[in-house]
Amino acid sequence: MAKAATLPERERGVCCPPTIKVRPERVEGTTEILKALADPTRLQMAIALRDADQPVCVCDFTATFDLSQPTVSHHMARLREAGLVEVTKKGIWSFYRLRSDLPLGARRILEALG
Amino acid sequence: MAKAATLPERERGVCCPPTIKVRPERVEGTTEILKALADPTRLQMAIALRDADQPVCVCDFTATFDLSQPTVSHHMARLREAGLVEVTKKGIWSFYRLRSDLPLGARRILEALG
DNA sequence: ACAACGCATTGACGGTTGTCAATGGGTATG
DNA sequence: CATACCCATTGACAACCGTCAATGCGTTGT
Repeated sequence: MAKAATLPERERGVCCPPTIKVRPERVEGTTEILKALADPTRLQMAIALRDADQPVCVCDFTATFDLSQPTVSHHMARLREAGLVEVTKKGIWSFYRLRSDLPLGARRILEALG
Repeated sequence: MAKAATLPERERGVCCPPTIKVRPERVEGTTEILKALADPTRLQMAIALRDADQPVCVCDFTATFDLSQPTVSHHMARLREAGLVEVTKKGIWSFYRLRSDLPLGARRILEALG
């Protein structure tokens, strides 16, 4: 991550396209994860799930954030569609936790947060 | 990041709001960074800048991505407004690089990508 | 002076997003 | 059965986002 202090010498009309080393499919996947986390509510939900030692039920999030229940449910659905969390129903409650088979890339991003 | 396999026992009408340990201001800042990175083009731009050993000029990105020049300029502006990159003008060219005084949180997220 | 280049800004457009009210379905309790 | 609770889905709406065409401005070369 070191940067040269000097600026490159350039010639008019000649550009130097940087090499994109990330595979396109990976770009798309990473973007989806970032979009799922790029919301204050979902970010806090994801961090809470990451740090929780037990699955968290939806009513807890509804009690935590000043949002309507459908909105909380909507955010959980987005985290689920992004492949970040999984849900287990027990009685009336829905318990969420981070997916156990979380890809390494997703795990690294989650651990970089907070 | 370990999860208990068993689900908590719950009682109707009683919720257990998880403790949010992240400071609200930090949530907002992190969200802004994630929103800035949650686009395929900007993600690749940021990774390219992170891995570049020299500042990259805008025309290089314009040549790399199949997007109009205003769109590329717009994306660079968003990365700049998020505090991720800084620009130095030299002659006709604008060279971008990661901000030298990047906060630790932003740096950790960037290094978790790709 | 004039033309060419690099880049930012503006305006406009369709698509996406965050939010809520209303509704419905499933599960436990009286 | 009836009620209360938990949760997901739908529909609607304003706000935001990604993109391009057009324009403007500063710099360089002829």
